[in-house]
Amino acid sequence: MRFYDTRQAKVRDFTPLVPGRAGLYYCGATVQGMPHVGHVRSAIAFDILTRWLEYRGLAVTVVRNVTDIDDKILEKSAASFAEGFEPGEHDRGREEWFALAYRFEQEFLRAYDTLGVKRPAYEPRATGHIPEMHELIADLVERGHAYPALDDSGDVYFDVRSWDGYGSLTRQKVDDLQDAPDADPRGKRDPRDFALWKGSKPSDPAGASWPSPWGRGRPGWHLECSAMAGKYLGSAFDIHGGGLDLRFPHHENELAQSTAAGHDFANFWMHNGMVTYEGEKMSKSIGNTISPAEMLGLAPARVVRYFLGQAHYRSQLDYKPTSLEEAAAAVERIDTFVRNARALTGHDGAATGVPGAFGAAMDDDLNVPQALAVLHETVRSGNTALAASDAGRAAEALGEVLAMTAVLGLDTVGTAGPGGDPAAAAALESLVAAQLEARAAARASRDWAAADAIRDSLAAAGVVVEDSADGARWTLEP
RNA sequence: GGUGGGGUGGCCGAGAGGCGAGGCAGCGGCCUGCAAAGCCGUUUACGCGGGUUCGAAUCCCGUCCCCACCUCCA
Repeated sequence: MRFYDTRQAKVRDFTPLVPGRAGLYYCGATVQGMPHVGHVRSAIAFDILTRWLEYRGLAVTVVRNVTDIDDKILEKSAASFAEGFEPGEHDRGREEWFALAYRFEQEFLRAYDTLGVKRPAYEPRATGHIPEMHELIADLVERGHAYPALDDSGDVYFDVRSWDGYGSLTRQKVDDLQDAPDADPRGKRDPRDFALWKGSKPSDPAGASWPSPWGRGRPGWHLECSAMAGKYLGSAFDIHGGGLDLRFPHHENELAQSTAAGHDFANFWMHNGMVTYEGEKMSKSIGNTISPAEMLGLAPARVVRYFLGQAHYRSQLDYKPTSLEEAAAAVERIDTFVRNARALTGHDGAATGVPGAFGAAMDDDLNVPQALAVLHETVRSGNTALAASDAGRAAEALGEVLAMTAVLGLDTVGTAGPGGDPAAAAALESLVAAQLEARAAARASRDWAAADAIRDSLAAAGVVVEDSADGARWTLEP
């Protein structure tokens, strides 16, 4: 397998640090609001990576953080207590910061689950790892790479100029960075120094601070990932992932902290591309956003999953109003084959193995678009076998298709089915079967009007009938 | 100003020196009682200008344009 490593800016061979195992850490969300498609795209990209590593026989430990404390969470909570606050669809009045964070954390989990993102081995929360952060800060102070703020804010900063490797992830020099006009020195030695620990302010809620050797306060954003990745995956681990926009400063800072504290940290850095809306980055200020919930209102979960996973993970993924319809057509083509192959072969089939070309595409930096081409080619040849009533070849293609859809995560994602009630499903099955028998009889006596009337009445009820050489098939209209 | 990634047929989207990936849409055909599904076909697509080469979307030079990050961001 070869993956693109942001740090070395090239595709290189992936060799697990420990044979047979892989540790993957990828950045989850700051749970300060509802998930948006970007979060979900990222999760799907790393879910596909996980599934592929597992398919190749590795035992993968996935850790995805939950940032449950930060400025915005505190601000939103504070605002909810303010005079004249108006609750919205996703905003509640008088909501404590921890309640707000937890509520949105669950919304994220729901979105991930709906779209078939496998749950990580663990999802550590920042607030649960304060002692680990303190240890890391103490190491950095001791090694001369961190210092308490020169004013009495209680902040502790990472000393960017003390670490030669600073900027190595994104190949930038400290002096070339654009000056942030709003940079508030706040007792920093250099404006680029970033907070490892933030001294608590009088305005902060009492519960939002913890004691530390440097005074009461709360974690800086970047520190948690270093602390938690280290705790669960070790001083050195295989892959660190996240969105492209996290490269700088977030991941650059993580890398600096961890390596300056003496850890090897991630062997590979992988970043997924942004989601755009008709060419522009989705952003709340422009108003060109579409939420996962909205997408799920427009198409079944597997169609949304297909859309968000179909492009190469490093490419920008552009959403436009027709995107989901196109994805739906492609998914329908795959599903129709699976359905028809099951009908002809008389059994559900089981995932066998992926075709060699599919594996080669995935091994090459997860080339999903090319892998999808193999999937569709397999579907086509399977359809040809179906048309020839060649059950053997159809079963073979079915096994491959199921293996490929499992890797892409399309296997477990919900489809619109007859519903959860088995008794109702059985009743429907038998009613439709009776209608199809009557129609078959009408067709046998060449009474096309009667046959079409039955088909029309079923269609009106949402039951789509298709004739084939092996008899009529029916499905519920999605 | 710095760093990284791009410009491919009506649309999406791979490829990276030599048989036009794949999907979607359209058109034509086959199959079908009709339909649906499916199958087959659909004849210079590679931002622009030069160059290297027997041969370039792929390499080189120049040029134009787009996006992301440098501030919280998946």
